[in-house]
Amino acid sequence: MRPSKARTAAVRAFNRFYTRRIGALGEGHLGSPFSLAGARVLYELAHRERPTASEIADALELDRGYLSRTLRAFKKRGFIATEAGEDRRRSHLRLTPAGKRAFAPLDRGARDAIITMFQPLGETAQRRTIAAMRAIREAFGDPTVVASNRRNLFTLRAHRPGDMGWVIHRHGVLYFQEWGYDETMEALIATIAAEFIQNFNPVRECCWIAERDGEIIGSIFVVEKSKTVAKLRLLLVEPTARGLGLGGRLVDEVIQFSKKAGYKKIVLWTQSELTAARAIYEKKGFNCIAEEKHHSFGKDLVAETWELCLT
Amino acid sequence: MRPSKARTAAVRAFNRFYTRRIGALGEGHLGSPFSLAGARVLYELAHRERPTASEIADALELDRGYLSRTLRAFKKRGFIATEAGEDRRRSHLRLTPAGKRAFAPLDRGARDAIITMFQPLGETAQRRTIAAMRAIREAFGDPTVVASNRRNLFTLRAHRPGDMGWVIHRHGVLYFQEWGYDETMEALIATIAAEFIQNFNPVRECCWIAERDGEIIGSIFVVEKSKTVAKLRLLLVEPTARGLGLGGRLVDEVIQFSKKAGYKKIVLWTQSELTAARAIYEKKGFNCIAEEKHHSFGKDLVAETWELCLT
DNA sequence: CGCGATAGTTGACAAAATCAACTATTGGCA
DNA sequence: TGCCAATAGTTGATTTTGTCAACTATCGCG
Repeated sequence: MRPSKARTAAVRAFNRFYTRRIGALGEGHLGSPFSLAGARVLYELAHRERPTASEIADALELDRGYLSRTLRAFKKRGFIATEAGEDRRRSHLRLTPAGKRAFAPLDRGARDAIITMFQPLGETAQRRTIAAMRAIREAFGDPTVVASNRRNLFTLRAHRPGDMGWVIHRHGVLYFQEWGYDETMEALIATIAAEFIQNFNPVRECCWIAERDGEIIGSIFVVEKSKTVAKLRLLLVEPTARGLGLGGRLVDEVIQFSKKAGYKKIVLWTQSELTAARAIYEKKGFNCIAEEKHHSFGKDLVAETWELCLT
Repeated sequence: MRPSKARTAAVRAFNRFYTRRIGALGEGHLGSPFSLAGARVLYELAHRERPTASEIADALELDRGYLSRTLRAFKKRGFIATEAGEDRRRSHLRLTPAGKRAFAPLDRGARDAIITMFQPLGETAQRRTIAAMRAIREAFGDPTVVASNRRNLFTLRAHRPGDMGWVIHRHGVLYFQEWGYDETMEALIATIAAEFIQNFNPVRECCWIAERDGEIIGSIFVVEKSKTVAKLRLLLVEPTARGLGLGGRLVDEVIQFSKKAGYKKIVLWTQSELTAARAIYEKKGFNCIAEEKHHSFGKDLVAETWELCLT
C-alpha cells in the first residue's frame, strides 16, 4: 500500500532524527582509536563464528578492498588471527585475546551510550520505546526479528516479585481495551493472584511468565483445585506476541506439569466471547462441559467451564 | 532508570538494523551527483527560511570549514545565492531556482525510497510503524520538550482499569528492590487493591494516580475504616519522581478528601524502616500511636500505626 | 577605543571510501 | 583432463570526506 504524504513525511522526519541520534552515540567508538567502520567490523568479528572476510563485507555492506585493508591493520596489531579453511581462497577470522581486549571498551562504550540515552526514561517510556523499536524492525522484516518470531524465541520462567502486579495490570488494561470489561475484572484477577502467592505450593502449583527481549509477553498459572483436579488460570498473551504459538505453548506447559504432579484432570473457567483462548483450549483437547449466563465486569457474559482428562 | 541488559541489547540491535536501513535508502542521494553530506545540506537549505551557514552547521553537526567548502561549491554551480544581513559577518543563504531544480530529484528520490520501503506494508503495519517512530522520537524528545515536561511536574487523576495492577506491580518490584520484601508483600497489596475495587464507595473512598508524561509515577488510596475513621493506604512514589513533593501532595489530597467526607480521623499502617514515608506523615501532622514487631514478607519488621485527628 | 566573541574562510592534512586491476583458488562442464 | 567463468581476497591509485588550526572581518560591550 502506498503510504500517504503525511506518512512519508513522518518517516523522513524520523530518519533525520535517528541519523543524528546514531551519529551522536556513534556506536561507542568515540574516544576509542577505532573508526566507525573499524568498530563495526570488530563488532561483527566478536559476534560471529569464524567469519570470512566476505561474510563481514556483506553484512556491513563494506567495500571488500577497504575491508581487506582494515583487516590487515587489525592483523598487524595482533587483534585477529586467520585460519585457512577447506576452500583455500578464503580464510576464517577470529579475534585473538588481544582483539577481545581491544573490543571490550568499545563494546562497553556502546552500551554506556545507550544507557545514557535511556537513563532519563521511566519504566513505561523504556518499555514503550523497546516495543516501538521492535515494531519497526518487524515491519521492515528485519530477518533476525522475523526469525526469532518464527523460532518462537521467547523464554519461560517462574514468577518473581513484581510479576503478579504485572499480570493483573495487563489483564486489566487488555480486557478493558479489547472487550470493555470494567475494573471489577481487574479486582478478580488481583484476588486470584494474591491467593496464588499466599497458598503457593510449588509441588502442586506453578506459574510461567513468558519473556521476549526482557519484556513480559504472556503468563499462565496452574493451581490445585483438589487432590485430583488442577485448575488452569490467567492465560494471557500480549497483542504484540500473538501468532507465535505462545498461548499453545503455555497451555502445553500446564498440561505437562499437571501430569507430572499426578492430577487426573485440568479444569478452567473462561468466557464464551474469548474466542482466541477457546481455540487454544479446544486444540489442546479441552472440552466445554458447562455454560452459565452471568452479569459481571459490567457486561452480560456467558461463562464456560472446560476440562481435560489426563488419563 | 537504568535499562536492563536485555533492553540495551535490544536497542543496539535496533541501532544496527536502522543504520543499515538508513544507509540503504541513503536519503535518496544515490544516483544523484550529491554526496550524503551535500544532500543533507541541500535539504536544510530547502526547508529553512534564509538560514545562515552556522545554522546549518549546527543542525547537521558539520564542521564549519567543511560546510564552507560545500557551500562554495554550490555557489559556484549557481545553486545558492547569498544575501548580506544586518550582521555583516553572516550571510543568509537561499536556494536559487536552479538550486531548487537540482534538489527536486533528490527530494523525490528520498520520498521514493521511503515509499518503496513502506509499499509492502499493509494499513495496520504502516500505522503501527508510524506510531512506533513517533513513540521513539517522543521518548528521546528535544531537551526543550523534556524540560517543559519537567516544569509541568505531574497530574493527579482517578483510577482506571489497569491502574490496580500497576500499583501492585510497582509495589512488588520496588519493595523487593529497595527493602528485600518477598512476594507475599505483593500478594497483600493485591488483596488490598482487589478489596478497594470490590467495595468501592466513591463518596467515602478515593484513589489518586499521579502521572507525568502519561506515565504513572505515584499513587495513594483512602478507604473507609469506620463511620468516623478513614484509612490511608498504598502511598507510592516512583524513584524517578522523588523530590518533587509528590508524596506530600498525595497525602494532602487524602487529608482534604477525608475532611470533606466527614471523617474525624485518618489512620495508616506502615513499617518503621520506611523512613521517607514516615517523614511525610510526620510533616503532615500524623502521630505514631502504636508499634508492633512482626515477621512478614520474609523479614523481621516493626509495624507502626499512625493517626491524624481532623478536628 | 579596545578586547573577547562570533561568522565564516582557507590551507594543510588525515582518514575513509571507491574503483579497477590483479592473484590465487574453486567448481562446473565439455 | 583441461578450460573458463566465478569467487575470495589483495593492492595501487585516486577521490571524497572530515578535521584542525590559523586567519580575516565583524560585532557587542564595558
